Amino acid sequence: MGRSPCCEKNSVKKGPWTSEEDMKLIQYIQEHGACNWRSLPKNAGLQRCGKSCRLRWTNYLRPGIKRGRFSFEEEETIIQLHSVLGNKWSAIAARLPGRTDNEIKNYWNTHIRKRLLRNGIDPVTHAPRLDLLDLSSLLNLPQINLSHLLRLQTLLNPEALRLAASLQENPELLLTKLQENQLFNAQLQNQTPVFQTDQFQNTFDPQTPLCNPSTDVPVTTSVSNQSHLMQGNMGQFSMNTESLSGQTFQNNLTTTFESVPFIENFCFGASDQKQQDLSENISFQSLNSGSHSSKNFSFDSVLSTPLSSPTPLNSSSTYINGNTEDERESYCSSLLKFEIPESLDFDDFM
DNA sequence: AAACAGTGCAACCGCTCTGAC
DNA sequence: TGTCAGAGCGGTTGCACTGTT
Repeated sequence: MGRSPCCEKNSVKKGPWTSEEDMKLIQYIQEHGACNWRSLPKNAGLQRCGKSCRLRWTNYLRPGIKRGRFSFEEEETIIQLHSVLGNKWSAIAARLPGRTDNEIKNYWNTHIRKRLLRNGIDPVTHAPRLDLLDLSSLLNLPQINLSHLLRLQTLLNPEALRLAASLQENPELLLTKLQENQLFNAQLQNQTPVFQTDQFQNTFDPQTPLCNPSTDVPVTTSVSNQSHLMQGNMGQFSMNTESLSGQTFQNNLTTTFESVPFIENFCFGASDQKQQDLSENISFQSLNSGSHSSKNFSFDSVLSTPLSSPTPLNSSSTYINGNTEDERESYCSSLLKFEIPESLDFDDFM
């Protein structure tokens, strides 16, 4: 014996609620309270399903419901709580006064989820995902658009941006330089294999996307390796922060990709010790990094989630409190913002 | 200006879980 | 222990709005 339906399907009205229906529901609940949803529609004179009445009340008519855009604080809270609670929308909503689980769920699916994906962060695990990072859009730019770069620079290593620009303008020259750099590095490290010209062309063809988001299959070997590095248990890794003149393109991309975990940490807050560690390691991204330096640190500490070390909500509230979509999109990584000189010359480093 | 595609959001559906009886 | 109502969730739909062609 199954459960009796909550209402007569053929006698209930569906679709958007009218103001008249809203008034009837509000008036009834104010007089009798929000109880016995099954009998409420009939008693209130509504041709609605009890469940529909309950949802309408809890999601839109209930006093204290906050409408309008989500603030940055709310958005950050949602991301933090989601990293801990998962899709427990009601639990998340309980910590966001005036917001409903349905509203948060919709906002997550339509805004936050897409934004995390664009920033190369898995919305399920909140871990950086190289295969989600849309680097192909950068390398496929028909021409270098500075405003585009200024937006992307919050996420990417400026040195890689300059490389991408040069790759667009003069792939042949870049190839030559990279081969020179490869030889230079091989001499320095006495262990780096020299790659073949055709191999490199295949790998960094500006018309070839670095990763295929639809299949999660990285196109290039080097990116694939980094993808494995970025996902899961990464353990120790070495970061080579040589200046551009003595650095292979692959190393530069490595530096770029490995900067992504910092975003996660800044997004979700970091302990004082982690912040210190980060501040030590973030200097490698300086545009003027001219010295040869190498740092080792653990990805585990960088990627640890609030699960094991709860951090106060809104702990990283130093983002710019703007209102535009672009500002929202970049706020996570705004702490990684680097200045691009107005007189930036992409040919400088060549 | 019109057609079309993309996007955001309110609302719904079907199902599961939980607690009261 | 079984039934029922409420609550919660993931997924989906339909419509209005906006941007693009």
